[in-house]
Amino acid sequence: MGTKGEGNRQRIIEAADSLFYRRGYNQTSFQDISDATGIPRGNFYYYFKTKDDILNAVVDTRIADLTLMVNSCESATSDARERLLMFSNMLEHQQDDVIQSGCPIGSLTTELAKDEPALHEKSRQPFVLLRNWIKSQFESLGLSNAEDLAMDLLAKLQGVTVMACAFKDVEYLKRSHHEIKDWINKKTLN
Amino acid sequence: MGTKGEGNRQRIIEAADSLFYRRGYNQTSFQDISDATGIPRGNFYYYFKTKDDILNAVVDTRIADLTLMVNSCESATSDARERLLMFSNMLEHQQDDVIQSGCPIGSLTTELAKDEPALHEKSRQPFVLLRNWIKSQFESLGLSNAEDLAMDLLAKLQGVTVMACAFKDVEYLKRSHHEIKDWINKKTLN
DNA sequence: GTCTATAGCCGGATAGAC
DNA sequence: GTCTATCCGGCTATAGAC
Repeated sequence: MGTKGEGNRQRIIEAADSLFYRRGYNQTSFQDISDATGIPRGNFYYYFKTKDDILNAVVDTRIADLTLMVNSCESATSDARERLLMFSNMLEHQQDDVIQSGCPIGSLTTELAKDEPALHEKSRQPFVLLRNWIKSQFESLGLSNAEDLAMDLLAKLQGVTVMACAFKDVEYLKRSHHEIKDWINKKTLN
Repeated sequence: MGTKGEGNRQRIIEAADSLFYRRGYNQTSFQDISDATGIPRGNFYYYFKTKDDILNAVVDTRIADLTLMVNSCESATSDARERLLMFSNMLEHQQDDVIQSGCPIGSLTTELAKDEPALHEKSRQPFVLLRNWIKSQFESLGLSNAEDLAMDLLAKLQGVTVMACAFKDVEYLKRSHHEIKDWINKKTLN
């Protein structure tokens, strides 16, 4: 229950979050996290039972961050169309990281699809959150096929991310993000 | 130059191809390939200098297979629209593998984007082949933005693959493939 | 060409001093 | 709570017998 321990726990999660994104889950070792934080390897087991537990904590904080992100869209405007455009704009700010490492959610889910089912299911949770939020935005605009549209939007974002990262093409990424916003407008206007 | 050795070399490549797809490159060990082929681990170094060399050979055979695939589309019809639809149909036949392990090209490229640049560049080559072939199909139909359309088609395919694998949803995958064929028709008719 | 044995390193996880 | 030392196993790669 000490405050000191919780601070270290948070630092481990933040370093693991970044490394899982930039290097992948399986390619990140305890030594890597130790180097990034200055916390000795053996100490990790005071905060987490296994490496899988670190992944669970990382995904939980990603979900918390995404919740803050969509809540800030909710606070900004009552127009669901503007919320979706605002959400897309937020993603555009991560374009340099996307070119280098892909989508944090998509690449982790793709990696862990080849691993144990429990890890894969955990990695899918951020997608579930986003699908439900986007769905509720389309619903509030009176669109009947809101869930299909939510999957379409996520698929568009994932598709351009995979190709932009594969070809290391930031201009393609920018152009495609504009087309996605055009698509949002087309689906939600009138 | 013996014929026996070349047979073993081919068996190693085929087993590695399947394992790199189902488990990932970094998660596939020489022991895994040995178990799958019955060829002892130490023997691999007679055929390949390093594990990276096996990856290079695997990607080369994937490129050869894709070349056969697009050539069979070229042979079947002189209508580029029909060729693109035929290509999409061929991808649909791999839907069960896609749900389990994603796209062989996309998931490998996403994984190796977080690895050494040389491996990532090699893994991108199948995408280059497909982009150029799709581009030439759109060009032969007189479309001026053929390269953009080729990237759009590949992005659509990658996007639905990532989401279908993430959610393990084969019905979504089928529906989305039909929508992609509708899009091809929309872009290429009249 | 084929196979065994093993080097040398690094991984996750543990024990126990402080 | 913090840190060191270490176990045990798996990894790529090599050496060398046959």
